[in-house]
Order: sequence, then C-alpha cells, then structure tokens
Amino acid sequence: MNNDKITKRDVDFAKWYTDICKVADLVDYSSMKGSMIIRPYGYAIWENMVSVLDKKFKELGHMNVQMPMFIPESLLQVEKNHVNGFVPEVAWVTHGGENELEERICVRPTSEVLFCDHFKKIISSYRDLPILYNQWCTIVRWEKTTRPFLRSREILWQEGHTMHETEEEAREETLRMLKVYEDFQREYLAMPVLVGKKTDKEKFAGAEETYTIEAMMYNGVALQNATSHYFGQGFAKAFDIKYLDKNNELKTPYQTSWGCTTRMIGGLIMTHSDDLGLVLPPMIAPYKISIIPIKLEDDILDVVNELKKKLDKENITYIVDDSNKSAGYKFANAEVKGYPIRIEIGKKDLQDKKVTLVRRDTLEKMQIDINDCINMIKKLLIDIQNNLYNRALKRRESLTYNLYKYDELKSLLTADGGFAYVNWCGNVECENKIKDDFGLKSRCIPLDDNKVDGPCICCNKKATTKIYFGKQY
RNA sequence: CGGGAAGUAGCACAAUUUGGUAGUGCACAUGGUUUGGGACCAUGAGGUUGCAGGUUCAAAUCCUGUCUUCCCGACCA
Repeated sequence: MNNDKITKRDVDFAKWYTDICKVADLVDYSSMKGSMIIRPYGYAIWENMVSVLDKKFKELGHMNVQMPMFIPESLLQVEKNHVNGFVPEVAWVTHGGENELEERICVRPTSEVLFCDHFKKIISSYRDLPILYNQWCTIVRWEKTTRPFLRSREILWQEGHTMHETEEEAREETLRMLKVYEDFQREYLAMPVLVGKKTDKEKFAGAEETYTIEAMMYNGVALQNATSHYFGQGFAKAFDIKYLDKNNELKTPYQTSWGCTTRMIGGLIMTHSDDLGLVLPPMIAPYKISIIPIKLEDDILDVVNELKKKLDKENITYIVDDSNKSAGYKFANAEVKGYPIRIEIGKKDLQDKKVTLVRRDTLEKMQIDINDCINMIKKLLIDIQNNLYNRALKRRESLTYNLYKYDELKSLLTADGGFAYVNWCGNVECENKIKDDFGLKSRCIPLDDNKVDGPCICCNKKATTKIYFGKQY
C-alpha cells in the first residue's frame, strides 16, 4: 500500500504536512495571501472541536459574546506592554471609502482592549463579578510567512476573557481553563501534552503569567496548542476598571484570558497522520466509520442499509462510498481521509454472513460476524483512540532527553529534534544563550514533578526550576 | 523581512535553451464493460501561459516591474 500523491513523512516532513492538508481536502489556498480556505471536511473537524469546547466553557459558567473586529489606535495604546507586543503584526485600516480616517483603526489581533473598554462600563459592584465571557471569532495578525492551520494571517479561534474579585479566583480560573484544554487535547485529540508556565521572555504581551499546552509533533518539534493567561490587575488599572466591594470600598478586579485556534488541527495532523494520509482520533473524527460496498449490488446494499440503521441507533457517525469507483480506489480514499474504521462489504463476506473491518491506525483487517459488528466497532473506536494516544506519548517520551551538560543540547539539532528537560537558573541571559547557540526556545516550566537535580545547564549556577527546551513551529 | 525555488487546463508537468498553430498524463462529462488495494474502451469538454508594461512582423518563450505559493531563517497562536 502506498500513496504517490503524498510526500513521505520521513523524507520531507514539511511537504508531507501540506500534502496531507490538500489531499485530504482540509484546506485550499485563496487569492488572499495567508488566509486559508477551510474546506467542508476540515471545517467539520473544527466544528467538532468547537462543540466540545463550547459545551465545556458553558458548563463552567461562561457566556458567548461578539465584540467589534476593529480597534481604534488610541484604544490599543492604553496598555503599554500589550501594544508593544502586537504593533509589529497588526493590520491597519486607514481609509473609509475614498477618505482617509482621522484615526487609524486596527483589525483586532486579540480583543483584550475591547473587552476591557466594555468591562469598564458594565462593572460597578462586586455583584457584577465574576464576568465570564468568551467569543468565537477570527483575528488578524500580519504574519510574514504562512502555512495552513499553523500560521495564517487570519486566525479562527476562541478567546475567553474573565474578571474576578480576587487574585485567588482569577488564578484558579487561569488554571481551570488550562485544564479544560489539557483534558480536551488528551481525551478528544489523543494528544499527550506538556502543561506548564511560560518564562517571562515568552509570556503574552501584557500578562503577569502565561500558561501553555505544548505538544510534540512527529518530527520532534514543539507546537503551542493553547494558552491561558493570568493578567493580575495590569489591564484593569490601565483601563481604570473598578468596583465597590461589600464594604463600599473601591477595588480593582483581577483578570484572565485564554484561547485556542484551528492550529490544533495542524497539531492533530502532525501527531497522528502517516504516509497514507490523515489519521483522526475517533473522538474528533467527523465520520467515525466509512462503509464501502465492493459492488453496488442489491444483496450488498441491503447489508449497507441494515448497518446504517444500527449505526444511527448508536449515534455513530458514518459515510458511505457508493460511487462506482473501483474497490481499491475507495480503500485508498478512506485512508487519505483518515476515517478511523472502514467496513468493507463484498460477496466473500456475505457468503459467511460477515463484514470486513479495517482500523486506520494499524491497518489491521478482521472479518466479523454481521451481528457482532456493532459491539466490535464500539470496542475498536476506544482501542484506536487509546492506541493513538499511547503511540504519540511513546514517541514524545523517546524524544525527550534529561540533559545536564550544555554541549548535550546539540543532540536536539538532529532531524528528529525533541525536547530537552533541564535545570535552569531562571535568568533570561541563559535562556537567550541557548536560543542563540542552538535555536532552541524554552517551552514551559512544568507545574508539577518539578524537582531540581543539578545546577543550571547553561551557567552552572544554582538552578531554581526544571524547564523544557525545544524547537518550535 | 533576509536567503533559495517555482508560477502554462482543476492537479502534475512538457514546449522556454534557439521567439513562429499551446501539448501529455491524471481528474472531469457522456455511453458501455467493470469493481476484494488507486479498472478499461470510446467520445467530449476544458487555456487571454499569474498580472502589468516593454522589445519584435510575431512573445508561454527575451527584458523590466509586480503578485502569489513552497522551502530555510527571523517573528508569532
């Protein structure tokens, strides 16, 4: 089995990735540089992500809103660190029709200032808190080079913005939402992720603390898959947001924000897919089953219909390929699309009242009695989900190295890349040196299991924490 | 934004060197035979050669500019 439309993963990983995106009908390029077209199959994956996350957000009390897509320049300027972080990549609107605007307007690169501007108006009492808002929208960041899902100028995402009475509450919210992302990626995307804190150098412009979900791709490169920020009172003070507490005293609230993007789809692809095409975890796949009648004959189609009814009853999504393409074509296409289980139904199966099941992750084929089919499918879906997770975890573990000597960092510069887990003194000088010498950026400081067991790998002085370094997308 | 590569039918490419009727394969449409790992036959449709200038009797081909895509770096979710 082979697919000559897809570049081999181990030959050219970058080309392989874009091949998968195109061949599996996930995206297309548009005439607008850096803005990708997400096609129905790609968008269906996003819709599944949205529906799971949106439900989780709402269960935790968040409500969806829709903010403007434009920000007047003066509003963006209010928080210094924030604006300095984003100005290099904002898109500006300078004209309305033929007339030049008196004040430039920026297309939102993120919506902190819009939310703060609004919060100032609606918060006056402790009774107004907490405010738990979220919005699904697109933002614009003028990236210089772009790649489908991983880096585009227009970004489809979700951004949560919350305000709290106390620091403690806001810190809890920050970690609670980080956990939502972690659980989602582990349970639904079958992606093992590192959870941790960003260094000061890497944190969000305007945040006190930035927490991150870091995943390792098949080629050993790190992908930041979601972030959650604790803002403290920085924005609130800059925007003069205040409320009266129970004792009639004016207080400044504490703030968080958190977000994830369609980049997660890129992460899914680069974690699980292979040389035959996409591989999707059952929990997020738009179609869990692909049914392939070998011939379009009545006795076969009867079994297809019978199966459809059973799958409907179990709420298992499926797609039937009843085109008159050859069987081989249909098999190959099902593999390109990454449907977790393929059911082949042909004469040879029906002779014995059986169907053939093929799992996408291992390509293992099995003949199953028609009546046992549904139970086997349910079991396989769970098996596949677990197998994908374990496979990815094993790969990450095999590419994660506990390093103690500076020169050993070189070992990450091979084709397989990987993460270095090292002791660090906490100084940005060492962080910068590692980046300059090896091109490795700090990924995250793990939240638990963080026991220092040696001096700083760079300066040999006393280390204050363990930290992961790696190449990043 | 720096370094490299490339834009010709939906896709992959040829014709460019040496200017002279734009072609092949796949995909697509119709009819037929097929269907257990990317089927076959026949017929057909599809192009201002990325765009804009210039040179020329004549430009896919030469020149200039510009846009886009891909790869490597820097930047970023």
